[in-house]
Amino acid sequence: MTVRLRFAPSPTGYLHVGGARTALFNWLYVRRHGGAFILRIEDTDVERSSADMVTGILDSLRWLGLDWDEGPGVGGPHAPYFQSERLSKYREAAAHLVADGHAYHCYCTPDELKARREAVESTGGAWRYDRRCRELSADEIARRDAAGEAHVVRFRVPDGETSFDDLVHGRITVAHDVIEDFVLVRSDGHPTYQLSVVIDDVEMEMTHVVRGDDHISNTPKQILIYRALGAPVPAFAHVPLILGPDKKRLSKRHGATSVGEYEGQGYLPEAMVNFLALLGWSPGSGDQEVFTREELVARFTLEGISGGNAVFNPEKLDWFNQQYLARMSPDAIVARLRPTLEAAGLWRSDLDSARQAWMAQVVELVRPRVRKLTDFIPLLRPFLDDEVVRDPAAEAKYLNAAGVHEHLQAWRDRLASVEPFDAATTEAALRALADERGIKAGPLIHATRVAVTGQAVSPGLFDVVALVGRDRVIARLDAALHAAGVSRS
RNA sequence: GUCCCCAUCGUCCAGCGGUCAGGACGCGGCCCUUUCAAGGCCGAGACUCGGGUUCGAUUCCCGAUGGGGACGCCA
Repeated sequence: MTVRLRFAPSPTGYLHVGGARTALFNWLYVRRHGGAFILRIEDTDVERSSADMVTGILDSLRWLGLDWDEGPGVGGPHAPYFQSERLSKYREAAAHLVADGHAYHCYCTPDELKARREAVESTGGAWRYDRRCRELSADEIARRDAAGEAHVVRFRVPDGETSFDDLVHGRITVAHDVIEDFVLVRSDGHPTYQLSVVIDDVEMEMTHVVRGDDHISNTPKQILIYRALGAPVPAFAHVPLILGPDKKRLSKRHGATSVGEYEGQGYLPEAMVNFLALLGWSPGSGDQEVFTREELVARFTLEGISGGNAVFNPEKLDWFNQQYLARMSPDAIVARLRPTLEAAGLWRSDLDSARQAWMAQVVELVRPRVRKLTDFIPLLRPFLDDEVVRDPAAEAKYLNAAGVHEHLQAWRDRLASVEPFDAATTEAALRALADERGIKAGPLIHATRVAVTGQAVSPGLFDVVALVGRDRVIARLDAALHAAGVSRS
């Protein structure tokens, strides 16, 4: 039997890292076993759902490379894949459950329920629906329906207990007396999550349900529905939640939580996938941490998911991103960088054509100093912009240090004739000049760095000088000397 | 409050009765060095507690404690 798993987000917000990891685990399992990955949009809550959020979630999933075999955009044998377009199925199923005695109409209003709940809780008791409408006579039901009284449909929870073998937690048993007669259909006719999720998972022939830990307590309720329907129960795997540094459920106040934000900050999707895969999951033995997508697919097992919640560690994400950047070809990095450079106004049309080789060298040079794509911007600026803006503090400390101007002027003149103008030769020239003048090379190097890059820190100076090129280096030295009030010799 | 889940370095994991308790991120030091990174080497750092079971428990069982989740006409 081929496995069928699904990711079923509710479009009430962007795809957050927790959802992304759940989707990833589903996807990895499907790709590992050659099954089908279904994407279903759970938008039965009309109030909170929006089409924009659907688009955003789909974009994030695509960015991560988690492609689906059935669902929005690709269709499939069980279309539609939006719950809002499947309402009649739920209504029909609910009617059957009522007819079979597995569910019943409840006429209690929200206000009445609230009052009764508060009364019970004020005495310290635990409230569960008091089943007031559970045994209404057929006559009374007919009368109240005829009178047009609003009602919900509640599931008739039987006595006993329900157990299931969770693929990450093992056997979980829940006594039915802690489960209330939950609502299947709201008074406006819309199904609740409990109903729609089961109906769709049955109809879409899901073999496994891999979802967040927060659904563990829903599972017995849903199994009860499967049984009432006479439908086969899928295997369940509940993956632990992702927490913030304070061990609280990851949320906005912990910083970036949506996949889109990470994309915008310059993270690579492959790094995000690798990081998320290893957050709460382990391939078992071995010290390997960096895995290609194919390796993850080949090694993924649900049993490898740990039972406890995991704290999100942004530093490690950074490290993964750096690892991927280090393994990529400079040309590939330039391609990924293009939108970022364009946004910063630093893209030049010849960077991937006439100056491709040069650009590759520049990227190679700054790469070890970068963790995210956006980190490239300040480092690349001295190479891509003709003018540099000097950092005042760096200027004061190195460029205007005592006695530096005179040496810098001589160095500028020496550079004009150095041949070839490469890192090794310019370095030899600077050191020779320093020797001749009886000074240390350091101050001259630092002053040159500030003049050429505007910054106190940069990659190896002579590599920078060689790649910025003779004309621009000399122009920047002149500009720096001029700004310092040194007249041209 | 009730029910459920979880428990190894600060964090993420390995361990599945006998290990010097291993790796990674982060942190500290050294090397390299013109700065900053990167890289190499070294280091600090954990089995929550109490009972059992056993020749022997980090590992199995029970309890406590701690953390998390769920208790909606949200999903």
